[in-house]
Amino acid sequence: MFVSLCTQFCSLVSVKKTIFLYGLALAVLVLIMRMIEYRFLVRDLTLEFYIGLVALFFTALGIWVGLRFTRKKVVVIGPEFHFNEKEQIQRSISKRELEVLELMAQGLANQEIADQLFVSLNTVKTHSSNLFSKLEVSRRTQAIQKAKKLNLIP
Amino acid sequence: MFVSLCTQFCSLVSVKKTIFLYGLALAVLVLIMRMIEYRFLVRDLTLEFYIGLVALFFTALGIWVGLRFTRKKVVVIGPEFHFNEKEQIQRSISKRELEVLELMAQGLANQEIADQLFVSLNTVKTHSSNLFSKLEVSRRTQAIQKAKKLNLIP
DNA sequence: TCTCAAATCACCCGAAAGAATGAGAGCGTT
DNA sequence: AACGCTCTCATTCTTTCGGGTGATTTGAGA
Repeated sequence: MFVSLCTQFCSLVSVKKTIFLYGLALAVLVLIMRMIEYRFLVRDLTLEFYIGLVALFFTALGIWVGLRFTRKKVVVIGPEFHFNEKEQIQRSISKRELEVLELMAQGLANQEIADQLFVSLNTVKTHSSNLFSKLEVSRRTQAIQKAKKLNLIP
Repeated sequence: MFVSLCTQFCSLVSVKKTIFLYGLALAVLVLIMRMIEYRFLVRDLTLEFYIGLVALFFTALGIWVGLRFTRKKVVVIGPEFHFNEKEQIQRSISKRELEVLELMAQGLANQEIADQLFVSLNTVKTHSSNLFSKLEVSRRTQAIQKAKKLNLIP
């Protein structure tokens, strides 16, 4: 909350132009009002109309100014990960192979992957070997990079 | 941009109360203006004053409404990374070793690290070896985990 | 000047990774 | 039942990688 207020304050400081334009708009509007007032001589009957008009205009202006100060706060968090199932099917990569791939991407050794999946070390080696040929790579690091490129892992 | 607009629209739909209050405030203000107007009979001389007052009030209202719609957009991104220099000094970890550590955390192999730092593979090995003893670990994966824990790398 | 830490590199060895091959169990489809 | 696919495991062999030790050069500081 405090940080938010500080940010708004900083924005306020750096937008002298906006304040100037705001005052200018106010003056111009008043001028226009006066001109209209003298031209049609309907001052008494439509005072509420004038006031409503001014209110509407300056509400819109206020909303615009308010949005302007906070627009920069809309922050985009990194791109979301969408699994590329098409690529998985095209390369006929099985579920188990994907599991091995994910653990491999976490920097785990084959033995650790084997322990985590409750299978033999040789099984992990077989999976990774098949994975390498399906991804057309030869080493695990290349496999990880290519898998990330193909949106198979985050 | 499109998403932003949609969000604002959704917010608009869900704030009927705000719109109602807005209209109410407008009516009340007009009423007050009229009362003041009839009480002091100074309509002609201070029209600009009235208009300015209305403008100011509704600008403030507009800013408030604008802020209200965007306040929810302030998103907090994950915890920021603050490098733990104290830990680095205590363990007497050199700059070069830190560089190796960062690249190691990116999953790069020793040869790739060597290529990136324009040094020999053996040099990288020496650095990483010293790093391991300073971090009291024996393998690179452990080193990465511990370094993250000690805020030496993001 | 001497000292020490940092950075660099070479050599050696064991562990891990990867390739190639074979094979058996389970499961769904034809 | 026969077939195909996945998952599983084993064995052998080669290559790569990781880690340790020792050594040299350089620059900053006591």
